[in-house]
Amino acid sequence: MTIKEVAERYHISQDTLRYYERVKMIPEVTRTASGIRDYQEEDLKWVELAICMRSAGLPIEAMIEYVNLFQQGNETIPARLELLYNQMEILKLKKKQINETMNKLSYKISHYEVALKTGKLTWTDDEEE
Amino acid sequence: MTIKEVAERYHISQDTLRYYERVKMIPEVTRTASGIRDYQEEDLKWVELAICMRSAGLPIEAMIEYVNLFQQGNETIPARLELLYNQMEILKLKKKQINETMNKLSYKISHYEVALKTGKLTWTDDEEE
DNA sequence: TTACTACTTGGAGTTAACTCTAAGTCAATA
DNA sequence: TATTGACTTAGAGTTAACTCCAAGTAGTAA
Repeated sequence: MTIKEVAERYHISQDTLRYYERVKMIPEVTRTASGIRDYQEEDLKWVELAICMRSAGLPIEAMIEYVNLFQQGNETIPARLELLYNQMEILKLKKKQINETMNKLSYKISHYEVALKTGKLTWTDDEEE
Repeated sequence: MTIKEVAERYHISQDTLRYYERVKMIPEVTRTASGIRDYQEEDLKWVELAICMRSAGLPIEAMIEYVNLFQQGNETIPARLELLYNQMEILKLKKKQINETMNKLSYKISHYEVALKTGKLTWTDDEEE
């Protein structure tokens, strides 16, 4: 699979794909005899994981570390687990913060909706805007 | 309340507080006669909202637009509602992506945990790493 | 064989969100 | 009165994550 096809498939730019490889966020991609990238199933798995991590807002640095550990073999499994636990914690926190913000925005939305119907703003004393 | 106290209270730098004001992410903060910031309850509400939005990963630009609409008065309530709905949608999507990533990481974690116990990796054919 | 297109690399440029620096003001203490 | 420390501003610098560019090569169509 060419870089163009991969880029289209995952809605990501070719530049970004090359960038991910360059910074070692994914292992080196399989090449043709003349040095052109020819993504195999395994390469695609790494691309998917990278995109998945990034879409959740996890830093590239974490993914680089994970790939690095992976390439050192099975003795690094405990370290990889540790890394995965850490990222899970970060995601839990992110979710919590998103929920809090959603609650805050919902509150504002409901007040504005009432305001639109009644023509009056109805904030309580401790939450004027 | 001085900028120092506000910074300590919200675990945010004084520089960031000044920056938020400079880019108009919050309205101009109340000042003393000699021009020093003296945060009032209402100023703090805006700071809280700004921090809340940012902690959920929403762009500063959205907050700037919201403050801008607010300062134009009640006729902008429909526009503010629209903006809030948009940000809610963005947050829903973020949550979805986080959930997907958490599922993917959980899957890896469980496999690694089994591997640690049994000494063998147990990926199925379609998910080698 | 010439032209065209898609690929390659190294390196420079961009954007968002801070973060820091320098030079200056002001209130309070030694 | 001198100095200390917290504040002020404008503007420069930093970081993460891309994104673009220039110069070169490889494979295919006319």
